[in-house]
Amino acid sequence: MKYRNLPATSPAETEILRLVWQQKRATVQEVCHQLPAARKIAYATVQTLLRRLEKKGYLKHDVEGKAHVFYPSVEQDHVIRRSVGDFLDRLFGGDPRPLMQFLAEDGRLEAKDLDELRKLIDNP
Amino acid sequence: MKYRNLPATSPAETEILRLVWQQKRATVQEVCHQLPAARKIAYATVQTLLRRLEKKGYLKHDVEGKAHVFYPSVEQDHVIRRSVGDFLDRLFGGDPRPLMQFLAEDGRLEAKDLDELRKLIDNP
DNA sequence: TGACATGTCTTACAATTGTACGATATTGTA
DNA sequence: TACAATATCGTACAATTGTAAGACATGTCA
Repeated sequence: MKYRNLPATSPAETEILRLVWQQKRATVQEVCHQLPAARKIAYATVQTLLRRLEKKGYLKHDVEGKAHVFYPSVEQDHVIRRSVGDFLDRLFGGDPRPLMQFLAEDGRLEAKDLDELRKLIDNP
Repeated sequence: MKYRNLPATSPAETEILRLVWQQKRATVQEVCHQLPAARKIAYATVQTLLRRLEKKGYLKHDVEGKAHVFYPSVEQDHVIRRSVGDFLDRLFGGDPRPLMQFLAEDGRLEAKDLDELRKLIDNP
């Protein structure tokens, strides 16, 4: 896939897009339910975000009954690659090492995660 | 340090802030010079970004001759922690593992970087 | 078949962001 | 001391973002 000219997703959009990935396909309702309780945000707002994501080319939707069911039209991996790349550029001038280091030292990762990671690294 | 109420930095601001860190202290000029050649952006724009960063509380400045010399007023680590946390929340629902995995598999990291990382993981 | 519940669409709007011009101030130097 | 070079400041402005209310449509069930 080429995915030319995809405008970047805003933070709020990214947050919503992730929830659609998570559920493969989702209505506005379903996305709303998936939001963490702490995240107070109106139904209409989620709707707007989904619409904008579709306009930007990240989602499509089918009509089912009266609801719209949204689903990704761009590979998740592509979006991640781009987002991470962008983030890395801004915060670390593109160098992934400080980010790795930060994650490794931060304590956010459990011991077993580090084991997993070790395997990942050791593999070809 | 507490750093209460620090408004988040925008992407462009983050990019500039990083360059100030890199140089410890820097004038508008110096930041401009530090920008990658590909990044065309007017002196005045950099100035605005620095001004906004100061207003938000991330920078302070001394006056030296006629120039303002900007320097960080918030620990780099704090900013990184916050930015990474934010990014992780949006793109991965807060789970650092997929990001780690992405970085490890992505090929952006060289073999020797992975060695470093291994040491990092193995250490207490 | 009519009302209710549930959806979507249109529209809005303030805040933030990215970008930069032009006016004005400062300073070292001829 | 007047000029050229260099700075900053105030201001601007369009685009994007985050947020949502209200109008209108539609499927469902009594």
